[in-house]
Amino acid sequence: MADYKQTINLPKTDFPMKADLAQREPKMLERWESQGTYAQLRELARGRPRFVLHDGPPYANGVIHIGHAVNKILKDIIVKSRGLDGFDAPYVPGWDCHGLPIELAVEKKHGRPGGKLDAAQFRAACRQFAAEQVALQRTDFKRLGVLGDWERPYLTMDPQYEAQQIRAFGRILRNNHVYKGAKPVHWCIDCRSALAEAEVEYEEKTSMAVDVPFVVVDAADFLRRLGIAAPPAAPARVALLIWTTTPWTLPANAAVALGAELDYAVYEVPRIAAPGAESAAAATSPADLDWLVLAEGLAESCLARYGIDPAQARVVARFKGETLEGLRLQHPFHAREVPVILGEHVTLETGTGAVHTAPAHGQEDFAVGQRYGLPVECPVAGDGRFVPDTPFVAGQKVEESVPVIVELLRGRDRLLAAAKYVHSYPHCWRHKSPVIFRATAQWFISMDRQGLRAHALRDIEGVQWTPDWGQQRITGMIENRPDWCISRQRTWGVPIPLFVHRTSGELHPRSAELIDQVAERVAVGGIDAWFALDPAELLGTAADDYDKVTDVMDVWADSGLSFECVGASRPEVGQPADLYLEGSDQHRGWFHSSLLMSEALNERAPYRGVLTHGFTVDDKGRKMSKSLGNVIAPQKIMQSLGADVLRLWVASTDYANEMSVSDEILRRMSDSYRRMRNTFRFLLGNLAGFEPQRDTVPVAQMVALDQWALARAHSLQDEVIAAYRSYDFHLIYQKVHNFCVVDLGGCYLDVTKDRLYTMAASSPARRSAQTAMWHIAEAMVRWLAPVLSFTCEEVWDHLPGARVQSVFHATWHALPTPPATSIDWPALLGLRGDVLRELERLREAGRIGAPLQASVELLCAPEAGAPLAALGDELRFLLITSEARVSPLPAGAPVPEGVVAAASRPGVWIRATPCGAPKCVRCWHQRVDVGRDPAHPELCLRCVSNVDGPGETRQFA
RNA sequence: GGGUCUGUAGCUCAGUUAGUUAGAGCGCACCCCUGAUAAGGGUGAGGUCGCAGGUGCAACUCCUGCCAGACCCA
Repeated sequence: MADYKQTINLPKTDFPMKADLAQREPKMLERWESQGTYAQLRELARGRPRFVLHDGPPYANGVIHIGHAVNKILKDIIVKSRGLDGFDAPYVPGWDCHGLPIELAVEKKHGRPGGKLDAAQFRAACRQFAAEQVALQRTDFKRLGVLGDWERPYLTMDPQYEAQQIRAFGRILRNNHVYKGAKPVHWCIDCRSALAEAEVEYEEKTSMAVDVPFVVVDAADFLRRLGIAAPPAAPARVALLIWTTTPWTLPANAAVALGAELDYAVYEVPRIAAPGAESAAAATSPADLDWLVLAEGLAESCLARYGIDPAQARVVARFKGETLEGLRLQHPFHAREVPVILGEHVTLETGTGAVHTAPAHGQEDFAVGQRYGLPVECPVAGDGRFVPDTPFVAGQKVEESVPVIVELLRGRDRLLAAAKYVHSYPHCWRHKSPVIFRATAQWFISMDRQGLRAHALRDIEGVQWTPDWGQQRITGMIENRPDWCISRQRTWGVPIPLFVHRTSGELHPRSAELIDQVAERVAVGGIDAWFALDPAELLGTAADDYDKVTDVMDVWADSGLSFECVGASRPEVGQPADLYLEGSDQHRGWFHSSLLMSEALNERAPYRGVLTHGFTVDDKGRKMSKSLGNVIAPQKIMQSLGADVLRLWVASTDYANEMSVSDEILRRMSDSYRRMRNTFRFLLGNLAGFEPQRDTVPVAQMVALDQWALARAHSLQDEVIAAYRSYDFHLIYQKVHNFCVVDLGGCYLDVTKDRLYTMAASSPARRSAQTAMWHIAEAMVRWLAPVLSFTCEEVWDHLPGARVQSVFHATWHALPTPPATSIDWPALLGLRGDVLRELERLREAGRIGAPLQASVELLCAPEAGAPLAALGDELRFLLITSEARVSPLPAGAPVPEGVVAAASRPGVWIRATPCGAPKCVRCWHQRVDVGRDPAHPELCLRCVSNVDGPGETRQFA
């Protein structure tokens, strides 16, 4: 047998089938780094329209988890695709470096500031810790394949950033958004300091619970509101009852809260003496009766507590809580009146249904107090003692004051019950001592005094929210949020650089100007420049009259000002940004704080678009948690399947909802990855020996099927580009994968093998196929580069022809547009499917194996066969059968036995049979002309021509 | 408890303004090839569209309730 195999052009490529991503990807990273791929891209893109994705800074603490990976990969996909789309799309990553979690981590190692380390040393330790965390996270982010300015990220602890943040604060102050207020915080008496929520733990505590009547000041008003007539003789007292476990907060009482929709009643009961006091005489006259207001649902248990038989109680009236809003009550021992207010926090779980409200001593009390404009006066100092001018309890510690207050109430006949009560209560996690809520001076950004809320709501509408419900979400939050308390009593943060007059409490008149001077110092020395500052340096002799504020800013102010602080030193990050992209929790976080800051500074939104992604959950839709054991670490994926598979998962998942990951899902992605990789490999293999400069066939001269493939690629490219622009990455995955599987693998590549393998290497029809494949590979490598970055860069290296250094330096491939065709490809491909089904029946019957063992006859009614006839003798190549004949079936003629109607096209019947002709050893077609040429007894005439003659010609397939 | 969302085959996703028997790919099963070979091709089986009501001639598509899940609040 002659060695005809030598004359076959089989695929040949160095592009390996086995991806080996865990090994190969790190090498690619080194290359990107050593070649300066990102920096070169910036050079290349200079002058193009800019697209700024402004990075939301992750918090510099802890190893990255899969949520970080999703976020960075989505950003990278967008930045890369915008680059391919012809934009200058820089990516400057950032980190959020100040704040409590870092302080706590440092405390664990070094103790609290003021202990082994003084505050300045403590801050230095925080700075170092944050830097270490940044370095750690950066390594993992880079490993994901994210292209960006990793050598020059922005850090919120950069002195330049800190200084710019202070300048921005100064402008916000100038714009009159800032005011000094008070707000209750968790306060540890032993620490003499505010505690964050994370520093509080809940433990059992025994408190003294008291029931205290608040007597109605104007009984006539009370009766009128309830619509009841005055009783013949007035009761001794008409009172709302409150129940509290913190009697020491009663001096700060400012209101009594009812539930607007809750049911209350007035109970007429015998006069109740304070427990332990001299027992009153039995009720004999109206003056010996009390009218007590209680929630109906709690009345029974309350009356029992007061030692009253419910049978003795008479309901005088029933009403909803809202009826009494605004009613005046007498404070139990202070000479002041307090109002009845309504609050959503009032429940029927315990107590009386009427809630003692001290805005200085509770967060809910404070919140409801803000709505009613109640004063926030805190009589308790930082040492836990009442301030000197507090009546009755001045100088006492709050715990000491409890028995004093109980006796005070008893003595004034304002006590219905007093009993020990065990409940869960916040404690300092260090001292294990009970904390108190205590209002302290705080700095606020007002939502309304300069229209901040209104401006934000106005500009939200002009932002493009993806998905669109993001707009609803942030709107609701902005509408309802209270003023922003930006001060924190903390060590590791950007200072609020203000001087407050010691006696008047007023800000220094030159505050704005002083802030700029502080900023100059911070730009050089970091935030320590403020803490180390001697006020006299700025204030001169007036320094003695002023206190230097030691609060630092809420970290949401740090990151919320990133558009300003980064933009100041990085001209490539202009504002407003084109896009912010974070998890959906950031509607409350960064999107929110950035919007407010930008409005406070510039009265505009900091972004033109906001994209949010869901959180990662497992395959059952449950959140990832250590206890469920369903956590998937990105590092583990990268070390096994590879970053590109992780990236493919991110791209394939609809990020608008929760994103499910599991081992099975990743296995599926790995399968898809291999399919696309092998498609590339096969294309590359068939491009061996193809030099685009020399061998490209003009599109008009290409074989019709190749034109069809190009047309398919063309329309797909349009869809891919559109999907990148609308951030619909999962559609790109679906479409490109389908293209690889259906159009290429299931049809085009299978059909063209015959031409590529058996025709002369440089024959026009073979070059035509190579031209199409080259264009497809050039286009597809760009479609997928934003997703399969490592793999596509690898493909880039193996593609023939001159090219720029990196696929990321390219823009979309200019695919040639095939001329209009008269060939009805949809009809042909439909019939091809019908034929394939018939071949399968032959195969199942054991009559054929490979399709080339079959012969097909297509019987066509008049006009039905036109699409088939168009290919002439080349139809067999499209069907990959050894023979394909189109026979006319005259109108009205009976359909012969043994043929099957084509499902896709009426008027066509298929007869598929084993082909009896001898097999050509070279092309494997079974042809009657095998052996006609005595020089080549094993070959069909087509092969003879291809091997030893001018070669066959192809027009269609 | 409140706000914003989600729920279509084992998996990932399509399903246009409600309009014939709900689609695709993967996976799976079976078959074939051995000139993409730790590849490739073909055929096929899988869904009461979360559940229950309601409005339409007609509902995966609209309304209500419920269940499950996610994020943010309380």
